Amino acid sequence: MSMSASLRGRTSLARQLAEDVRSRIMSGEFAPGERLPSEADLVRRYEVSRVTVRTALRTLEAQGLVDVRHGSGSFVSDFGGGIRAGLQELRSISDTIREMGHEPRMERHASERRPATATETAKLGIPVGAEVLALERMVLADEQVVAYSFDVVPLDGFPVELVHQLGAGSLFATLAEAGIMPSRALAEVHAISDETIGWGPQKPVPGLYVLLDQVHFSRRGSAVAYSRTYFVEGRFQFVVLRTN
Amino acid sequence: MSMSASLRGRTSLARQLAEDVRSRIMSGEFAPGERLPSEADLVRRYEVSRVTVRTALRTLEAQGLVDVRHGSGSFVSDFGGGIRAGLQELRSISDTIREMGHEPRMERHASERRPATATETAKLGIPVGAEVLALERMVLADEQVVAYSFDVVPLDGFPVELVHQLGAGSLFATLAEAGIMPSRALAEVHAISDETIGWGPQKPVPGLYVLLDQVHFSRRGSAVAYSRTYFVEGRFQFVVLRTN
DNA sequence: GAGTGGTCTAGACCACCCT
DNA sequence: GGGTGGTCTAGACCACTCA
Repeated sequence: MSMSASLRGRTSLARQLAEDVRSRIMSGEFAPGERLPSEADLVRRYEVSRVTVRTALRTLEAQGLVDVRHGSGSFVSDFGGGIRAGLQELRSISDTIREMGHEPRMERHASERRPATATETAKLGIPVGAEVLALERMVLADEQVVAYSFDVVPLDGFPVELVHQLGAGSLFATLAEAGIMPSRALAEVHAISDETIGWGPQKPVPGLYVLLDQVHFSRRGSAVAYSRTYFVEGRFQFVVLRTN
Repeated sequence: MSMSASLRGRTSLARQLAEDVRSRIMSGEFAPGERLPSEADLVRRYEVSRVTVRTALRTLEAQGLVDVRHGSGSFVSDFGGGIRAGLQELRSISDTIREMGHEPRMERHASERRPATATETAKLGIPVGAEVLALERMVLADEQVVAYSFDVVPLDGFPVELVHQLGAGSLFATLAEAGIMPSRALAEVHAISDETIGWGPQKPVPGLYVLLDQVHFSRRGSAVAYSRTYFVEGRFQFVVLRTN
């Protein structure tokens, strides 16, 4: 397909196409409300099959970026310039922030090796007392706090030389390096009001958060991490396409 | 395809297949943890293409019923069976409550015909000043408040004889009767702390809610309702399967 | 009626898991 | 190596929207 070489790799054509269209939307090449090229056009332009085009459009639709209308075309959704993430799409927070045109940064606040708690053994399906690495991190976009994250990674079988790197940057990136890329996560969504969560000069007042309480699984079905991420209400926009 | 005639109709083959497999899972024909027939098997059994089979499997996976593993097969999820309100699954609140084994009840608090506000015209894509029916309702499960819902339905083209019925029971049911069954909704998820939301003797203190701010669309892509539903934190469990 | 998205097919090749 | 899912193609027909 005729897009920049940097996009090539082992990511699927559909994903590459979605990324490309998304970046064009972000850059303003396709403005909100505007109609995107038809599926047939996209087939010709990118030299892919229509199935691939449709897969990409469905991804963008699930992210709330485009609105596909039968018989009319696909239109760029009008959304507030905030960070908009499709809830059902699993990706690193860093990547999501970067894709929305902001600069992500992770700041590690605490890091501790300790036995897993009862909750953690249950969520992760590991033996009682198994060793885990517990992290407390702050997530920033353009130096503004967008979330506080509390992550727990089982250390059994985890490469020793990579342990210190956990939480230094993107957790996903380190997990991927260790060969256990999360491919699925089961998340619970909660509203939390708690002044004791968070830290730093930008600590939000009042402490109102959308909590994603989630267990990450590898492709083989084993739990690789348990995360509680508190997203500062209003700074991160979660959208879900619900269908029946 | 070779399934019961009652399933035939205007629903897609993929949906019929998904429904069929789901009912077999529910009936216990396929037990949790068990492997489903391979995609190739399903292609032969149901006499459909592999794309159709895969579409159906992806639907079941998104509902958390099936776990598809590359190279191994598709397995019936064993974390299922419990109480789960899949966020990406669009259904009426009443049905969801009933499926969770509780008795739903809707109590209409207010109902007003009025011109749409600026926000509503934008969300619903209707002309400025178009008439809408605005509802304020309380959602109960076993007589306990689980949510407060603020719904707006455009009245242009809506059957006059059904207007009074809107909000009396399930909104979905009335919309379906009017021939405009919501098939998709784009929802934003927020955490809200607001003491002024809600009413009645059970009004929660403090007022902490998970807000689903959503626009419902018909199959044809026209907006049929705009809802802001405030779910009392802790009483309704939202789960999302996230994949990449 | 022309153009758009919605669905479906048959076939191909690749990546992964297991034994 | 054999079976399984992951991705992709080219082509077909249908349903819907809009001028």
